[in-house]
Amino acid sequence: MPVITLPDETQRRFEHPVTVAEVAADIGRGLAKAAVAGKVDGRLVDTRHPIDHDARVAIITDRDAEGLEVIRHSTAHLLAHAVKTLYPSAQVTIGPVIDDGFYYDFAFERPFHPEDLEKIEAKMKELAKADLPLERRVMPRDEAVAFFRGQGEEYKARIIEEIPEDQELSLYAQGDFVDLCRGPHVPSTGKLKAFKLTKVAGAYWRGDANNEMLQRIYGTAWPNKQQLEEYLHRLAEAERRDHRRIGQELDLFSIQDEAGGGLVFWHPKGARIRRAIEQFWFDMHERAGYEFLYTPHIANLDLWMTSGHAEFYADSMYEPMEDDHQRFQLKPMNCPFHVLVYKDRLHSYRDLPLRWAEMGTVYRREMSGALHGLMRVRGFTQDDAHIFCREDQIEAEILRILDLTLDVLRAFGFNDFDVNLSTRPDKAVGSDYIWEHATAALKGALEKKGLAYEVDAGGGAFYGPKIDIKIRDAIGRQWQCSTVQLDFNLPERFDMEYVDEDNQRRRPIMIHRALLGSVERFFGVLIEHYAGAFPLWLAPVQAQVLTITDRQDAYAREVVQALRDRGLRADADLRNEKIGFKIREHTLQRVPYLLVVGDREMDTRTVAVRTRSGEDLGSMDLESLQDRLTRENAARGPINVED
RNA sequence: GCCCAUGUAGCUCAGUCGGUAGAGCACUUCCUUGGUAAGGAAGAGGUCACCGGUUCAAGUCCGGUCAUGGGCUCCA
Repeated sequence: MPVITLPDETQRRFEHPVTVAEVAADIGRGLAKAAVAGKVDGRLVDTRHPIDHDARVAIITDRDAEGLEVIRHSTAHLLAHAVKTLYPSAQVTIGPVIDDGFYYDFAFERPFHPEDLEKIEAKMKELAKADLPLERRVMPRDEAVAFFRGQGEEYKARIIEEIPEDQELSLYAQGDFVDLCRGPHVPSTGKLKAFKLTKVAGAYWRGDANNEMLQRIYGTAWPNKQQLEEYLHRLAEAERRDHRRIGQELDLFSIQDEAGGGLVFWHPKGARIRRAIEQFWFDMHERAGYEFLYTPHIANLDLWMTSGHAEFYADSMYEPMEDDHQRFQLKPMNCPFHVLVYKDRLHSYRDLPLRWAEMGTVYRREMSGALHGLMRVRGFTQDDAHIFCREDQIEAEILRILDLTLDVLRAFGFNDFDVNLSTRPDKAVGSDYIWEHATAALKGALEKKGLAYEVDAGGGAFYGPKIDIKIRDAIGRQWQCSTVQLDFNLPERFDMEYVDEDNQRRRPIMIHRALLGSVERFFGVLIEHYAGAFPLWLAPVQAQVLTITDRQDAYAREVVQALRDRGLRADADLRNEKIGFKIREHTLQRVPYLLVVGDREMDTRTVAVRTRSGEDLGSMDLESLQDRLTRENAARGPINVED
C-alpha cells in the first residue's frame, strides 16, 4: 500500500490507492481547496491522478510557478469551450501557455472582432462559475482520430497523427467540451477566477507563412483578481514609458511617413542625447585601447560576394544600385570594410591585437509589419568594433570586451545582466580544434569575470561561438543589446594573414562586438528605462533658466553662457509667460534643474534652483551652481532612475 | 508579406440615422511684467489618409490602395 513522501520528507501511509486530491485533503482542508495539480515522482499530474505505489508527492497550488501554468492552460481550454459554445463551426487547434498568459488558435470562417471577445469572455466567466469538473480520459489513437473527425475537428485529427505512436493520448472533458490535451488541468473550472482576453491576431497554422491563417485569441490569467490587476497595471506602466510616446512629447525623434517606415529622424533634443552617448562611448573606447575607423555606406557588390553576405544575407539587403557598369551595395554590416582596412597592408604578430571601432550606419530590409518605433528599424547605427588577434589572445581580448561592456552598460544605469554563451551549431565552418579552443576561451573569460551564464548549445552562428548579454530595465524587462561573436569565416574568405614570429603566415581571429547594439534601439531602451527623466549627463537640457520678467533677460543669457562655458547644456526661457507656466512646462519636459531668476537673484548674482521632482534647493551663486552641475554631470551610473 | 484594428487641424480626440466639420492643447496677434505645475482676449488653421463606386447628397455606406498599431517565436 502506498507510502507517500512529501517535499518536507514526512511520510504518510495509506491503506489503499489514493489520488493527489486525497493526499492534499489528508494534509489539510485549506490545501485540498488550493490544490490545482500534483507532482508525483517529478511528473506533473491532475489532482484526480491515482497513486498506487510508494511515491514522492507534492501538492501544486496557484503559488507554484507550475500551478500558475496549469491555471493558464486550463483557462485556454475554457476559452476554447466558450468559443465552441458560441460559434460551433469554429475548429480548435492549439492553446499553449505563454509569458503572462495563454492563447488559443481557431480556424473559423470569419475573423473574430473585439465585440466577439467581450461575448467570449462573458461566456468564459459563466462556464467558470458553473464549476464544471475536468475529466481526463485515455483513448486509443484510431478512436481519438475518429472522434475528432466526427466532431469536424480536422486540425485535432492532424495533430494526433503527428504525435509519436508510443505516446498515450489523453482527452479532457469539461461539460460538453472535449479537447485533446496532455494536461494536467485544474480539477474544475471554478478554480479559474482571474482572467481577461487581451487581443485577437492572425497566426499561421504551425507558425508557417505558407500555411493557412488562423484566428488567435490572446488572454492573461492569474491566481486572483489582485494579481490580474497588478499585471494590467504593469501593462499600463509599460505604455506610459513607451519610447514612441515620450519621444514625441519630449521632441526627441520622429519617423516620417513621407520618408518611409523604419527610418529615424533625430530632432535637436534627441541629437543632444545621442551626442552625449557617443561622446562617452568614444572616450571609453579610447581608454580601452581602441582606434576608430570611418568607412563608406556603399561598396561594390563584389565585396559582398567575397564576404558571403550577397549569398547568405541577401534577404536583409537592399537591391544593389547600378552605375557605370558597377553594382553598388548599401551596407547591411560594417565588417567587410574593417577587413579591407586590415588587408591594406601586411601585419606582423607584433601589431595584434588590433581593435577598430566605428559608429557604422547600416541599412537592412525589414518586413513592414516588423517595424516598431526605434526598436526595429531599417536604418541604424551599430556601435561596432572588430578585434583582430592571435588565437592565444582570444581569452584576454574577451575579458577586456566584457570589462568594457559592463562598465558602459552600468554607466547607463543597467545593473542586471543575463549572459548567454552560444556554442557550435550542426552546420559550421572552422575546425573542431578552433571551435573547442575558442569556446573554452569564451567560457574562461566569463568565469574569470565571475559572470553567471547559460549555455545555448548549438545556438552559435555558423562562423563562430558568441556571448550575448541582456540587460534588465527599470520595470524588469529584458533587452538584448550587447553581443560578442567570434568569426572563423571572414578571415578565411578574405584570406587574411599576419606574419608570426617564426616568419610563417597565419590566419588572425576576428571578433565582432557591439555594446549598445544599435544606437537607435539603445536610445529607445534608455527612454523607457528612465521614462524620459534622463540622468543629468544624458538630459538634453540640463538646466533651464526661467525669467520672471523681461528685466532679467540679459542676466538670464549670462547665466546660460556661464553654464555653457563649463560644457553644460543650458537654455533660457525668456517668453512673456508667468513663472508657474514655465515651471510646469519644463518640469513636464523632465529638465533636471530649473533656475529661476527674478530681480532678487539678478541683484545678488544668484539663481533660485528647483529640481524636476519639485524640490526647492534655495538660491545658489553662479560658481557653486557650476560646480554642482559639473560634478553631477561627470557622475554616471544608477542615479535618478526616476525622480 | 499575411491577419485584425486604426487613420478627422501641428498634437490628443469628438462627430448620432448619410444632410455643407467640432473641442482642448499647440500656433499667430494683442492685453498682461506676473516669484515656483496652465493669466486673459481675438485670430488663423481641414482635399475628413488616398483612389474609385452607390446616392439628390458621403467624414459617415461599399470596393481598392497606402500608412500606423498589435500579432504572425512559445506546439496536444
